[in-house]
Amino acid sequence: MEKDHVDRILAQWRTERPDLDVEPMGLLGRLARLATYLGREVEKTFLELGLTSASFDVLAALRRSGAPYRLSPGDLLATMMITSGTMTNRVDQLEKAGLVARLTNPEDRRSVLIALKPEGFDLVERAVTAHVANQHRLTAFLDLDERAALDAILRKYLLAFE
Amino acid sequence: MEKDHVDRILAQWRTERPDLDVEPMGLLGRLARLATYLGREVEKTFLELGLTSASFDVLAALRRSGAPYRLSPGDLLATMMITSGTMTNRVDQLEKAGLVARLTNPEDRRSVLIALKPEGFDLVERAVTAHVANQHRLTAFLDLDERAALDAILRKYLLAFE
DNA sequence: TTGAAGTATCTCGATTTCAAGATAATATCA
DNA sequence: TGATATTATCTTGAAATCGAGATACTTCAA
Repeated sequence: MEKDHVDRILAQWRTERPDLDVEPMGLLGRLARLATYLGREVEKTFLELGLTSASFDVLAALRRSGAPYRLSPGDLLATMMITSGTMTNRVDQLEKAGLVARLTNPEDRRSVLIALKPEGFDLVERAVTAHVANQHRLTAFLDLDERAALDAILRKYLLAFE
Repeated sequence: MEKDHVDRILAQWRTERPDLDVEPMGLLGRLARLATYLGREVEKTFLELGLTSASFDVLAALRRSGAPYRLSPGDLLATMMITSGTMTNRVDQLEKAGLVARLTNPEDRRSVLIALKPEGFDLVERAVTAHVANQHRLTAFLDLDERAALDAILRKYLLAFE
């Protein structure tokens, strides 16, 4: 088995701290590093369209919610692992860019509806097409059976947290 | 198979954009979410010791490098996925906290040696012990064979990027 | 009806990170 | 030797995020 960056870290710990069983550090370290690499690759695709992963996430949540492409900040928050202050900032940016609009919610005036504007719709249509193509490229490093096995294990693991 | 958060996203896309094959989004979405959850759990352990993952990473790299526990910023950078400006900031914080010291490198005056002080050594000893125990807890959500399979696939996947 | 509790969003200040470029020292080689 | 390229670190300004708390509206119950 070819040694990777994480193997070298584990070997150092085993020399310096032989009292510790550092096995789990291998799995968790690889997961973290891989997520970072993949995240950067994903980001590149959005950058070409003038978006970021953060802004895409918001536009995508609106788009896939279906017509009339309107959700409250709270609805949007529920699908993302960010705070309400971060969502306010993201919507501010998208509003400034003319991609979404804040509408008053007639049914609850504490609330607000974030509406995808036609410009935002068109952009996210192109972005998601490019993004999915990029995701195909990024998962092609694994064979079909490896992807299936990985996905099944990740699903189980994720269930421990959600 | 129990439905998770990512399944709901995929179902929405399949309705709204049936032209797209969104399979890879499941795997990549789960990986990203899981990495975020795990990262937050890891962070908690460090917080109890007055550290962050960021500061621990630097102290840990120095500790596991072995005596005399000195590395240049460049050496440290090589093991972490951050920029040089970020490293300068991290070392500044650790220096201010009295955990490391910047020494001039007699062999190359462009360079600097970051030295682990006794206070930093003691702290990182306690931190890595707690961190590894926490990592055992966090990997125990999977069975032994699942951990082995996951680690093997992650290793292969990571090799595509390093 | 009214006061208290709950909910939805936004504000504020601090922190972390990055990209680009500045600074200073060393290496290369004509 | 001297000019140029390379290397190592730091500086700067901008951006994203967070936690805590403020604000405004709604719900509930007496």
